[in-house]
Amino acid sequence: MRIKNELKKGIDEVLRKLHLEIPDYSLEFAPEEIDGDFATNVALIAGSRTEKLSIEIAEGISRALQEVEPDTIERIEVAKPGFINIYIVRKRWHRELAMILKEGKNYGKTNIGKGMKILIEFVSANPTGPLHVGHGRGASIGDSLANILRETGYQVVKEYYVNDIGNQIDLLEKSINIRQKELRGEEVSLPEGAYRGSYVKEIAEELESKYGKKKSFDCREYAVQKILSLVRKDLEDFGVKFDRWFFESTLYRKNKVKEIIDSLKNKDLIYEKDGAQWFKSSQFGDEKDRVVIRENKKPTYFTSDITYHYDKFRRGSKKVINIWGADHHGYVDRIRASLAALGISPEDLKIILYQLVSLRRGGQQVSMSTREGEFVTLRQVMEEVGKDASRFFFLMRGADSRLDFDLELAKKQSPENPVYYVQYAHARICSIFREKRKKEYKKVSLTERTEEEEKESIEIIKRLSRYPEVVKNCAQRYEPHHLTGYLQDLAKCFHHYYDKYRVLSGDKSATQSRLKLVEAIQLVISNGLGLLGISAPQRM
RNA sequence: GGGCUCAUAGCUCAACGGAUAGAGCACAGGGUUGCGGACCCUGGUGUGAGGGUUCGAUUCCCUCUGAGCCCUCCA
Repeated sequence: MRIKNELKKGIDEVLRKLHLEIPDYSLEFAPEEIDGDFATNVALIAGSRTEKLSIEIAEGISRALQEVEPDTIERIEVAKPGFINIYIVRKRWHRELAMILKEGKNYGKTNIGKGMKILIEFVSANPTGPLHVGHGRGASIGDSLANILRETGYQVVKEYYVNDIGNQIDLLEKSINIRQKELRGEEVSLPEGAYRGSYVKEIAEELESKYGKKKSFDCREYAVQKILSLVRKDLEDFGVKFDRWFFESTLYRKNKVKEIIDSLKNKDLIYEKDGAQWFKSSQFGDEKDRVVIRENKKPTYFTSDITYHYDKFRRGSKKVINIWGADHHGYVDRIRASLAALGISPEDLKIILYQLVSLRRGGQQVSMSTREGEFVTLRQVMEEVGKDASRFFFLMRGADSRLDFDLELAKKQSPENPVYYVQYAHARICSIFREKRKKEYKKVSLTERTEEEEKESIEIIKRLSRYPEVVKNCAQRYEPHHLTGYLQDLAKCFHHYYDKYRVLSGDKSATQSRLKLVEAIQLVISNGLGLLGISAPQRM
């Protein structure tokens, strides 16, 4: 990272000297087939903008760069179309390793966010039943992303939006009431769409035993609080803690919804049709106008949502991130439209849509609807495959690819699950240090560092030095899954190294440098897993 | 019918417009007088189809095919 910044500066200086202006060139770690350290396409871009050949420009830049950075650059080669491959002096990599160790837990932190306020809202499942697997995906992505954004210098608030009013709550109440009647021995039948889960019966039983036929309690309030406490517990056990639980009902209590409607009316963006009030969202890129006040005078869910999103920005967030299941995608345009109408730049709202998780149990598709009785909860998955494995699993793939979660398979694969592979690397390193403390470890003789080992060590240091950039990349692209891939790769390098070279050996200086290397690996794995909300165990 | 998303190895998935497209699983073989064998090594197949943009495309644009989802005065 530091080396890269240094090189970047060097290249910029060279470009100035050569009177070239190339703002958007790339400087990358060289691909593995090339044995250089860094590669840049700056000459290729320059070539496409002038008459000169890229190769010639590359030669020129190389010569100048070598003069500017003699202490860092070992040599430079120009390759085929015009790539410049840069080789770094070895000493510089060793210094990098020392700096990684010095930074310790802070290694990976950057300040690209500069304290910018970000509000990230996720899960936000209706309080009408327990969380299911799909929510687990949203929870994993949201929570890790929040960690990553904090690590890169943003000021992040994690929020859960609770839809504690509306038709689905009415339906919940009805479902409970029906179960209560059933408990009193009445003949009942569940209407279409009623909640059928066993928790409905449980709540009905609790209400019956506590209050009986007394009408003094508020069934809705009780049920929502009850279910919410279960949701909270599930999330807590999943390692997810929200900074704020925002209740939809408060928008009405504080009259905020009315304010928004009035504000839109003042802008002449509301009209009446078929007895309802419509918002002219099509003026702001939505495919058609939307109802905000129904014929029965009640606001729609959308109306609450406009108010809620406006409120998020009004509270000072410069950027708002929503994590939604992909089935809500039709909703994106209208929310953006409403923000635009209220004078907020729609680009400041980032909506991450994750494709739904389809569940299988032994080849059989399992229904995911909360309204059907039978569905697999997040808790069940956690109990079957563990918190760490589930989170890693959810974070391994990009949000926009579908996720097939076969419970049988997840269970069966659990020992080979990649998370164990990464955690095992960490535990192994811890074990080395435990062994070292014993002082009586078996000293093995044939173990001086060879040229080959030196080369492989530097390859590992290069990977370690990429870590802050990986985190940064995840933050800028809002994609935590790059980190899981990075950690798997790093763990692989470690296991390979461990297998080949004995760390604790008879050779003191060899032992010293190997210990430094594995300590740095341990540090990066631990920091990285931390951002994913996954534990880095000392023992397994 | 319209819209959103996706299509990469036998399977599940990676790859800021970059060089010879990578991992894991599965399959087959092999490996430790040693700090944890939950490990390591060796095997091979490829971007759904067709155009375009350019030094260069899995990535961007268009057409087609196929899959999932959404098209409520539900949330």
